[in-house]
Amino acid sequence: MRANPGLLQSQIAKNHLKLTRQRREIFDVFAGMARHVTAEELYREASRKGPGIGLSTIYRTLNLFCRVGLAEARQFGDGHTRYDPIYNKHHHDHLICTRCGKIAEFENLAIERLQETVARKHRFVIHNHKLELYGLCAKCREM
Amino acid sequence: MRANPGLLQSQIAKNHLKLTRQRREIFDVFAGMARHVTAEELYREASRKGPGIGLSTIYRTLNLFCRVGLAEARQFGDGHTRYDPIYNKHHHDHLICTRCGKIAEFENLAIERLQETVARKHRFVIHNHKLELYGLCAKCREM
DNA sequence: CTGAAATTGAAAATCGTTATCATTATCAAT
DNA sequence: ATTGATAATGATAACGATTTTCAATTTCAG
Repeated sequence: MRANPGLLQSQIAKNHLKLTRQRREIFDVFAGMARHVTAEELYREASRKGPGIGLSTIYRTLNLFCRVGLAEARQFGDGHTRYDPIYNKHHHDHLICTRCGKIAEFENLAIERLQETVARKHRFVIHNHKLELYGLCAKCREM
Repeated sequence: MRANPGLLQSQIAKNHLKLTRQRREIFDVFAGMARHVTAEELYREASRKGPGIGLSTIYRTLNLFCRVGLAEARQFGDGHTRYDPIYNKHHHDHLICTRCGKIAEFENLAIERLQETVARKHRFVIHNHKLELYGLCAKCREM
């Protein structure tokens, strides 16, 4: 899962921002890591290679990615904001193991259609949604 | 929506806790307020009547309510934990207007059934879930 | 090339929430 | 009822994730 440098560049340009060494590096590391990373995790990973990037810049850049549509922020309730790349990727929801913290992804069109029905009934228009299922994964259930 | 004092009492006793003036008052205020309140909101409301209760006690008691099954904590992403009474009340999910903050509730059995199907496929057992639909309510859509 | 404007990093500030700890209240056993 | 062990309270300090500040640096349009 290599980063597509053109994508960052175009989103940066489109929003009249500047393309810096740090933004490029963060984008690369971000694209190369597992999903649902925290700012802290990304910071450590980025620090392992190269001269290091300030933690504030990690936070700023992750927020920027969200603003320009390259990432999404999520809160699973453990006090850490987690970031998810959304380019080249369908929307997806989450299954979270409350014991080991494992996160599985899924998408289910039938559920999404029913959500639309619910929204219509309440005269809402949905822009996005979050569905999180909390429980135990197969491995943790056996222990 | 008056509080049922017996419910608090039985949950407190069942868990070998003590029934204090503060817990009774917080329970009353909590039951009398709108849903999805923050600790701060409850604190202000509780302070308006009577001698006042420390903010730490509000937090502690709200967490206690969650532990003994009288309340549920939710995070809608605005940096505040919101608490919801769950006694005498079905599980429900939320529609949140991102403009005016209005929160509508719904429940949908068909969606819940599909969630179980998804979980089974991933060999998870669901203990609880969160479904939040973000968008615009009818009123905000017209503006 | 140049310089205005954006970005960075280190440190300090924020802010919701939790821990500390001396004091007070509760309740089971007498 | 009275005790006394134990739990709960409240004021304050601590915490931890995130944001802001601001001087120094970097980018990029002209």
